[in-house]
Amino acid sequence: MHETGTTIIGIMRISEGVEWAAHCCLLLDWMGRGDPETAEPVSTARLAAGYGLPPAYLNKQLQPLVKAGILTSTAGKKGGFRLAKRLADITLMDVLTAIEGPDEAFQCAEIRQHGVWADEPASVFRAPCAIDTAMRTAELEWRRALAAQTLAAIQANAELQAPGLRTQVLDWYAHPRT
Amino acid sequence: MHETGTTIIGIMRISEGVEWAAHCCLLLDWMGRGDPETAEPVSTARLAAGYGLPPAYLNKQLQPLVKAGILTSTAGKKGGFRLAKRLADITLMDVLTAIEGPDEAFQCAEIRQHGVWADEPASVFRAPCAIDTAMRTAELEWRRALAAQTLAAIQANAELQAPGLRTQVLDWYAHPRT
DNA sequence: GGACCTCTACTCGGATAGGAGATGTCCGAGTCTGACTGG
DNA sequence: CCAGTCAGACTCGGACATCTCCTATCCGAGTAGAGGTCC
Repeated sequence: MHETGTTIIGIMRISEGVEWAAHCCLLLDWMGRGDPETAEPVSTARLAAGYGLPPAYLNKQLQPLVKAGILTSTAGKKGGFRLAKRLADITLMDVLTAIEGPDEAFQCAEIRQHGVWADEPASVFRAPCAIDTAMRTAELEWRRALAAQTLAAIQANAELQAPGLRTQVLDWYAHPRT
Repeated sequence: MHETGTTIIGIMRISEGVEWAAHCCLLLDWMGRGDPETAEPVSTARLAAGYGLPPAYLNKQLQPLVKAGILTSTAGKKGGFRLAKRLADITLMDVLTAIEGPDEAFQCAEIRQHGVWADEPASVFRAPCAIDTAMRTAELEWRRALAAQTLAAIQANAELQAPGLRTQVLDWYAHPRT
């Protein structure tokens, strides 16, 4: 019995920046009392402190959200990030697309066009690769489900499961720091 | 107008090995005439030649499929890979799980437990993170759609779109090589 | 002629390099605040 | 007292390292078959 020392295989992973971004949006909404218009900017330092994250890297992760129109950034002494929309108008799909990019996870390399099939007439390849089609279909379901989840709904669930949390967090931020 | 030279953001990508594996399964079924029992092994060299892929790397990519029970490998002079099941019993989900691993794409790091919420009672975290829940829901839809697609169905679609292809490919493999 | 043995050619399997992308850090451009100065 | 000016400190934004993981290659263990040899 020779236990094979096979290394575990790598997994495709979503960047942790997605999780950070989503949490920050929820926190920004709390700190802005639900109204992006009257909300004051929150600096990366304060956001990062709230989750124990490296401030500079969090700043880097939030930048794509600004470009995507989810957040608004303000420079200067009292600058920081604000929500650009209401939570009800932001979906998980928006956040993921902003950070991971618009491309699909499965990229068909059209390997069928090399090797054996290289001599086939071009008309054969007008129809899309059947594997690619199936993958796209599944991925479309995934994106549809992501687009159906707004951050507002997620926040509602969170507050439902931990009712007093919002107030406590705001208190923590209000008091300078122990 | 100072065109910002921002680098494009990275995208989460599914390993190309998934595409290779799926194509090889379809090809193996063709070469085995649809019956895994009577099928003769096909070496990586022949499979790789069919798609213009690096043989050694393709071999490495197919190994997880053997461990997952999708393929069977035979060593020796007339060795190679055979299908371990019928295409109707293999789903895209099986292939993807075999290569990418069983873990989910979104890994919740529970960042809510650091920073502000560190002092919260542990009972608060019994309920799963709302963001994680939403992500899991969406990913479940994706996996469900993948599991609904059998390789047999995909092969049927491919043959429907290019009726004569199967015979031509088998001919290409039958004749030594020009 | 037939059975056995050896030898070779060929296979997969895993260990080993190389490269791209994600992770993490740092410094500069810009700007808002606040105090200072002059009227 | 008030408006204008200026210095300062703090912000984001992007350029610069580090590190993990995917990509790619190579060599060894093992096997099936062919051929030779002996009975």
